[in-house]
Amino acid sequence: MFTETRTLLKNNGKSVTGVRSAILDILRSATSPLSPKQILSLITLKKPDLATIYRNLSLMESLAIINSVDLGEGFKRYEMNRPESHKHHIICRSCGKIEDVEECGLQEIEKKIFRKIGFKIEKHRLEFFGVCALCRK
Amino acid sequence: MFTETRTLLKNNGKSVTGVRSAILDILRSATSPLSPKQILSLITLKKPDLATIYRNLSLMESLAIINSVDLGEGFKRYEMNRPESHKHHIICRSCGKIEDVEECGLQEIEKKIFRKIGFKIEKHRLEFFGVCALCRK
DNA sequence: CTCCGTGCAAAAAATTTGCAATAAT
DNA sequence: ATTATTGCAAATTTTTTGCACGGAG
Repeated sequence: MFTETRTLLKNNGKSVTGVRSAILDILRSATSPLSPKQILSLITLKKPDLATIYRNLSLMESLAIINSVDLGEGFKRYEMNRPESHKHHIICRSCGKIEDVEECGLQEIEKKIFRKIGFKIEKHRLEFFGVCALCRK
Repeated sequence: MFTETRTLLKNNGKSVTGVRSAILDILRSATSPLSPKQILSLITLKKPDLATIYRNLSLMESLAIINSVDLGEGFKRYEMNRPESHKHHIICRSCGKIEDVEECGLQEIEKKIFRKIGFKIEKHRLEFFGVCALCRK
């Protein structure tokens, strides 16, 4: 289990350290994207330095193991990159709740962009902002 | 001309000051979203304080006169809010060039989200990342 | 005269970096 | 042994805040 991320690290000459495992364990079990600080606070035994968290988040994002998410809060959040379940987020501006959106018909547009201007899209970011059902009442 | 933004400010008890006009003039003529620093550097006569720029950008974003754009650079950019020409951006990870995408078929998805979970979408953010035609060669 | 907007300085928050000590292969 | 990783401290960068002055209505 989880050999995928292990090999992803190894293949790039990176080792599977305690800090990296801890971060990945936390992100794997998270139900919404987490900030570096949140991740740190969830590491209970042998707390690493925040700088180490940042370094590893950058590294693992560049290896496409994780993704960064920007919800316009002034900091970044991170989540596992799961190509098999591509998704986006909806944020309630009233209560801050974050929900997932499983679909996005953006592949069509990306193809169109490529045909039109030759821009090869590698990834996209999409977030929805609004008011959730509960807060609307 | 431009009475729209004037009235938008006035209607909310805000005045059309020199700094606000300067920011809006710059954003209106910009071809891509600008950072607070860039905006400041483009104001030539009587440079305001950066803090004033920040305060006014926040204000005008909250009044939906302008929009913030996050291209994952560690800071925000701003552009005019033009509901009549809804658009998004493509950023080349090689040369940093920013191009516009005029369309996004997201209204369908937004309706679907509303029907499904009652989340009323007010706006969305969408950015594409990839490599432009020139850099691909 | 009162309130809003601004400049200035300082603070706060997020992120990055240098370097020496440590751990991994 | 050699190279990668971490902790720690400090620096950098972005953004926010407090307060007093100045100007518009």
